Amino acid sequence: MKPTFALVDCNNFYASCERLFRPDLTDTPIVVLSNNDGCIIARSQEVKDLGVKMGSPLFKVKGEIKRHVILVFSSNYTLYGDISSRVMQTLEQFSPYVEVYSIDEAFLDLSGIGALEEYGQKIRSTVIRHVGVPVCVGIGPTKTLAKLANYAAKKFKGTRGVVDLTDAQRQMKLMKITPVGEVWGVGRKLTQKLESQGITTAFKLAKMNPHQVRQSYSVVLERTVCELNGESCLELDEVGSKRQQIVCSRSFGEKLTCYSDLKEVVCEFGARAAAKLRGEEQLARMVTVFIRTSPFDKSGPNYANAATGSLVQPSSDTRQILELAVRMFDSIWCEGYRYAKAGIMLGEFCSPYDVQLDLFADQTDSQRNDSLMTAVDALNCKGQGKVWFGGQRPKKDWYIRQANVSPAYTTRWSCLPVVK
DNA sequence: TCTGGGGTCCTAGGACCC
DNA sequence: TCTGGGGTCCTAGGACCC
Repeated sequence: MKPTFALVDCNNFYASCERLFRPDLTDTPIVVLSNNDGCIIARSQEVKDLGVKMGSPLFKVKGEIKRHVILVFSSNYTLYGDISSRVMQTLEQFSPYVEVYSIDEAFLDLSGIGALEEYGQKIRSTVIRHVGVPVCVGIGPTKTLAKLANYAAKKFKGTRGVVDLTDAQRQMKLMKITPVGEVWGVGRKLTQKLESQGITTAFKLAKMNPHQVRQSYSVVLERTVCELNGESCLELDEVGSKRQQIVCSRSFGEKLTCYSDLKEVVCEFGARAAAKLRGEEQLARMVTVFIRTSPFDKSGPNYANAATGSLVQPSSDTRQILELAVRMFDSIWCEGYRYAKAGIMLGEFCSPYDVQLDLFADQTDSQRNDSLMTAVDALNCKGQGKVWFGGQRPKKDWYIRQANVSPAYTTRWSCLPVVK
């Protein structure tokens, strides 16, 4: 049986989340900012129509914000995460196979289902009724075509938010009017290169010879070409597939210059990363620490460095990870810079069930360590910062700017909206 | 004054081996 | 005069995604 994929994507997701408990903002233009209130990472439709670009640094668009009376929100990931899981839960009733692709979109396997457009409309109306977030649905024989269908569903109002692209004629019709840069997997660099070769639309890309594409570009683009022609190369990746890397990093609200400050921040990130790792039920072998000044900071010299180390035994024990992280940090720390960002990466994962045990280690010790970590996680499960390790600095006095953050409406009792 | 964070995959080139 | 060839593994960096 030929596969059928749907891509369900929330419209202006973060902005829609902010509106969910503020019905008074239905027609107000709003933007949501990145961590530290740095860049614009989400815009409501009105703001998109005004031409405010995604990713613009806030200070560069201050004028437009003021002129058009755009309401500004700091990001509230607690809220977005909770709304996201409600959307995903709702989607599960429409397909036995759901791949949560990002916080605001999911692929569904709709193979064998008829009357697809109607089905798509049913998905839309159900999500808006159950969660209150508007979504668009794109349907196609490959993931890339489902993505393309979703693009059309968002762009053309006449589609009422659902496009079924299983028909080859419709595929061609749409691809002829779609700029090549809108194709999933074609980014800025590739767009430039393709356009310089005269490949300006999705249709022209689809008509290229896959073998030549592989030679002049890459196997990735070759796959894209095949997918545009209805040949499914990318499978549905179901929930449960493990991550290969965990990163925890932040820019600081204020530059840090002192060794102990930065070390505490690195430990804080390390502890958070280790907790995430335990949540995944994995062990890590590799730990990388990086620190850097701001590339935009012209007031002094720039410095960026990273160091990677390996644990003797794969572990998810915060203490072992922090011990190595501090060693890595010490090896790259340099006095005299104004640091803007730091982070930690964990990698080379393995399952706790197939670790090679240390011949000389006392196994009762490792069991006790596991219990300790489980206890710490349980104590910290409702938000961070109840229990922490020496070296961490959980009080956040390295300060992240968050001037306009909305309440945690759905995850904190004290923030529950009240109906009068 | 002020420029996000977290992922994946592929490739080229060097080291090393026989 | 004349200096192999082929394979694997690892890493850094680039491109992409949201």
